Amino acid sequence: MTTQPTTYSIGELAREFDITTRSIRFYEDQGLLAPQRQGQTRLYTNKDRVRLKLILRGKRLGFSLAETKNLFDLYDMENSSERQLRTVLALIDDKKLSLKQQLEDIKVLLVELNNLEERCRDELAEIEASQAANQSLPNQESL
Amino acid sequence: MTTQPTTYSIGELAREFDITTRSIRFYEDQGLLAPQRQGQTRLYTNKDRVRLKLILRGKRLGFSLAETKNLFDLYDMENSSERQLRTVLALIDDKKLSLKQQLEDIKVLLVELNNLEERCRDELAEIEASQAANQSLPNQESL
DNA sequence: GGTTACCTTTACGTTAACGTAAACTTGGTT
DNA sequence: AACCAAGTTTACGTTAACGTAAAGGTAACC
Repeated sequence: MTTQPTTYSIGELAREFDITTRSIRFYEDQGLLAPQRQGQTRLYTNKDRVRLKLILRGKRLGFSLAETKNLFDLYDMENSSERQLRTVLALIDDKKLSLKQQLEDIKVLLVELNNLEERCRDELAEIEASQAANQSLPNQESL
Repeated sequence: MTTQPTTYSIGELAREFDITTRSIRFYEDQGLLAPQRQGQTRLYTNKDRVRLKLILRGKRLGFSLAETKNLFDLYDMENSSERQLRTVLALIDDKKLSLKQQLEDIKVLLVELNNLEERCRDELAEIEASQAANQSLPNQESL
């Protein structure tokens, strides 16, 4: 059982996720990451790596960094008063609603893309059919 | 059967979709809309309205305006050579892949949010339980 | 000891998607 | 005639999310 490395350099993470080191430092700047330091150099743990993965997932879903940070903060919250808990629950409900909307949007778009694809395939088939016809009826004013 | 209006003003659409007229004009500027004119004034048909709706759906999904325009161009394409059709099919496949990724992302996030919600509810229940306990055991060094 | 490969901070530049303000026209209303 | 609401163009401002360049530190390798 090969143990996975416990720490990563910024370059390793950048390569793994195909982003620039600049981006990773920027995420830190915005409070989304907080790696330890080895002197000056940043050292990323597995936890940091997971966070980065989550940031990128957020981006794929059209989240702003601020939104993702919000979700992180929700998740990290331990010290929670009743009032805080209630706001968190409300926020969660909001997110869930908009995510369900996104689910619907995506399903609809997928259907539409499938239709479009079919139309394209039909057109292609027509073109190829007419080409085949041209081959069986050769030299008919072709240049 | 009340017929829906055949044309809309820019203000009507802005109100309906809760965006600014500035945005609508900007979308036109970027080639996503092309309303007719009544003199200077823009006149939007039902088709235009649908387009606007699609633009907003795209935004919800994290699409850039350029991407949405791309999809529009795909859809509008009539005069299609074989080569064009093949590129379109490739693009469609790309989109479908990333949409399926988004679907997965969203499902996972929804599960995580549900977990978080449950944790919150549990904490809330604890708090309320302890409050109830405090009420049945009154004045115990409360200010 | 010089080069190479990464790492660092600082800071100015860039693109997308509008916001905002100015200055003007047009159609209806009092 | 005066006025208001809604439309128009033109143009500069703004924010997010990085890109890019400058100037420098450190560790390994030839």
